[in-house]
Amino acid sequence: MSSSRGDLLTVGQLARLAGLTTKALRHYDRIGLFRPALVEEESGYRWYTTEQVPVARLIGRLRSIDLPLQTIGECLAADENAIKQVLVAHQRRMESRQSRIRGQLHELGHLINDGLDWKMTTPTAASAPADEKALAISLYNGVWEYLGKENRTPADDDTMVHMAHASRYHWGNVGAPVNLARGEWLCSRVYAVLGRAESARYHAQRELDICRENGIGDWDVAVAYEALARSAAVAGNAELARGYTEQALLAAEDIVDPEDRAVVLDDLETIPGQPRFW
Amino acid sequence: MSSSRGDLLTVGQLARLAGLTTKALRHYDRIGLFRPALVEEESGYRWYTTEQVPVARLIGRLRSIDLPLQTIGECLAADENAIKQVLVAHQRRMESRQSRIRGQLHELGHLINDGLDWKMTTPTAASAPADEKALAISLYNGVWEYLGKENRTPADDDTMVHMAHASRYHWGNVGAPVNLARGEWLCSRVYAVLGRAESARYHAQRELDICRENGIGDWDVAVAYEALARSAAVAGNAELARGYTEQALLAAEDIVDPEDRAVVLDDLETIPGQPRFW
DNA sequence: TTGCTCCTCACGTCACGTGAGGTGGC
DNA sequence: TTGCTCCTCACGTCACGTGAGGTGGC
Repeated sequence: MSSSRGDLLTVGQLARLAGLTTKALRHYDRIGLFRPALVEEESGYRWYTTEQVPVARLIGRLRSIDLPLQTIGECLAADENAIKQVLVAHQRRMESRQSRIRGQLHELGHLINDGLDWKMTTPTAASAPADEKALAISLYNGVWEYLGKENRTPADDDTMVHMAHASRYHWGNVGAPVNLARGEWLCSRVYAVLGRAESARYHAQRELDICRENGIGDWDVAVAYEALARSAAVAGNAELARGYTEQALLAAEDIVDPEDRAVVLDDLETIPGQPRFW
Repeated sequence: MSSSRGDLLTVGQLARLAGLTTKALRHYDRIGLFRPALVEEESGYRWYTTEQVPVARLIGRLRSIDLPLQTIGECLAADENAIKQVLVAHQRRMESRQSRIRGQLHELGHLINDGLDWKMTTPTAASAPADEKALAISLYNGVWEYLGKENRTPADDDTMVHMAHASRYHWGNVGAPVNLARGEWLCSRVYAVLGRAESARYHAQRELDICRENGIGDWDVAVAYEALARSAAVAGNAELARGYTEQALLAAEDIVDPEDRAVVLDDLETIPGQPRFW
């Protein structure tokens, strides 16, 4: 009698149709994200309509890209445009996550190759550096930690910008030209991530200039073009971005160390918009 | 009187020196991962020796690559070789994670471009496909989900292999040559991830052959070389891998759609060992 | 009777972070 | 007295998964 209800579906049936688990569906009910059309008073059985199937599927699809349930709830009640904004914001989160994992895999590569020497000097951003060079390095790494952070507040963004400049500043006191170039590169990257195209372009160009003036080649020139391409992409100039990317690829061919080369090629793929959306 | 203890350090002091938080250090104490050298009976104050600083730093460094505390505990008590194994295993986990995020970002790109059409037919792996073509697609996507899974059991690995072949089989019934080629490619990728170089090579070659026989070019030829490169890398033949990678890069230049091209270049960078470790 | 689905708690996961509420020495 | 550090609970996080214990119809 309660086992069949016309064209209503039980949790299990909906779960199968939508590619979800019954546990998940009950959870969505509990938190009020997605409720059955009808709940049987006596038994507590949940009954869903067939029109609810696509909604359940949509939820599953959004979960498969790791969109939080909270956010999914907002999407279900929003219009096209608001949803797009949510998705773009989520994309940024996922890009941070990717950037973080990328860095971790590099670290892992080093650890596996070199073994973990018990007396590493690698300072974490929080620790007090012994001298100015260590400070510059520590700040440099600190910026990368911010870049890999998922929910940066505006204050975080500010800190990150200033930290990048601080690193470049201290390299200015104790570093070789190549360090200055990389400091500029870091600044450019930070501005690109924050969508400040003009500053990104400026520091990318500075990096390239420093390389030229000091006969620096190889890796640094390649990433200078990468930074230029990125800034162009951020500015919305796809054509220019494409051109710089080509130059970056060309320059990358001169990189001797295959590991370094891989880093650059890898990085080129993270330029937003350009390959994926235009 | 209890505020200073010769060269012993308080939690706060150690935290600063090691780049950790006091909360974390207390947590490590609680779970028995890393205990203070001395705990004051009356006040409960924790006191650490200076020799404990590098250990705390090591823990911080391993946490920064997301190694679980459980595993870190095992590392602290293990020798060089065992640690290396642990790190390599972790590397695999991180690569799965990376692969998963990569896929999610692609999905996101689609969702943002196309909007989320309310009546999507995209079936999740678990849902029942309507016809054999849908089945082949569903299996294909299912394999990618397995590839993005972090803790695959041996049974998972088996399922993944068979699923890849099943996808290829069903494409054999309902697909065009290009689908067969991609089915072969998927099989090759699965074998490569599982370290079965010879099978990976076999299916990569099959893919290339199918492309040649049917005048298929563009994307599929590029990824065929990518698969060959990957299988060579898995086999430990760095030189061969390098050669195939070059061919893949060359072939990638012919790919018209920049998005597709980006996918291939992106994928080339995930070939293990080759760029990062040799 | 066995199997299958459905139900509701309650607890676990992972690595801490966040207070609340209180102490002790400068 | 104010500030700073230290302490111990207890609870929250995120999206469910995992039982335990029980029901109801074929």
